[in-house]
Amino acid sequence: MDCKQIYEDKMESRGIKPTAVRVLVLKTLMSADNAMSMTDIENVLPTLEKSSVFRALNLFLEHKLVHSIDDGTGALKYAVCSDNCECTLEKEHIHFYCNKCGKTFCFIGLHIPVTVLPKGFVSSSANFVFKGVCSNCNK
Amino acid sequence: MDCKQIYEDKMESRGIKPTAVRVLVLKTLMSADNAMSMTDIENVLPTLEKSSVFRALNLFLEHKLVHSIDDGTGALKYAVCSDNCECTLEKEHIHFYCNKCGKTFCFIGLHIPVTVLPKGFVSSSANFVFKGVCSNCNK
DNA sequence: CTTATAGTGCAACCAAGTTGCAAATATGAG
DNA sequence: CTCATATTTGCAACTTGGTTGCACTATAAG
Repeated sequence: MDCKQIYEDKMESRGIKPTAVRVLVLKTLMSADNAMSMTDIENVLPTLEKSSVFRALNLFLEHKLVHSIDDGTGALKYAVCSDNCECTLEKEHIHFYCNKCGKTFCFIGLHIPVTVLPKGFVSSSANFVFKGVCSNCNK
Repeated sequence: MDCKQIYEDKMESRGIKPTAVRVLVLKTLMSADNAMSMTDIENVLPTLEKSSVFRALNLFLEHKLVHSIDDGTGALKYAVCSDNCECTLEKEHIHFYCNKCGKTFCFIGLHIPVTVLPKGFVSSSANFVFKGVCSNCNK
């Protein structure tokens, strides 16, 4: 069964009104095993308008339901945050972009390492992505 | 004095023929204390064509005379590599993007930390950027 | 039911990056 | 030096990702 309740709950726990478009976008993101770009989502959901997906994703970002990863492909990718994640620097994780299949993965266990920055520099967020070949393409 | 010899030498040591355009682009990059985007360079050198700058930068990249940083602003930034750098993962460094002034800095002393990746994942390069406020904007 | 509010689709737009092509410049053999 | 060849450059056109204004639709409250 295709219980959309869980998507609605997830949104409501973040203070987002679950509309039809948003349920579809969230469902798509949650059913993927890797981060997706706006175009990826549009391809899975061709009935939706680019701008609607865009607005849904930005709303999700603001409410920290998803986080975005800049993997260097030119298109931002999006992945669902873990429950209760507040996207603080300590909670952020490292990502991995596969040069072969083009997929981007969240390494939720690998946090941004604590780093001593030069005097005067204060960081509040990070975008750390390794590039190489993923486990699937290495077979 | 404005000795272009050093730029030519730098290019030749990387096997690049030093043309007028290339000398200008390299000089601009080397005289900045932060990484520059294509648009930044065009603004400093308004006589040059966008595509010429583009091609010079790509040539520099291929020959590892410069490296590029994706700081999440939507425009790639470029910075000159240290001499003899071969841009291997071990030699790459962390970058810092200032949310206030928009500048991106190389932390050449801060290397990509050695990281144990999930089984099967093999990385060959990385793009690590911290975001926050730089020492200059923190005054 | 009526009205205010929020959400959506569409079209137009912008910025960054990229390409094809022709003019200009540099190179090199004779 | 001269001509043929190869390289570089400038220009214009185009692609893609992202973004916005606006009118239409759906929803929610009174």
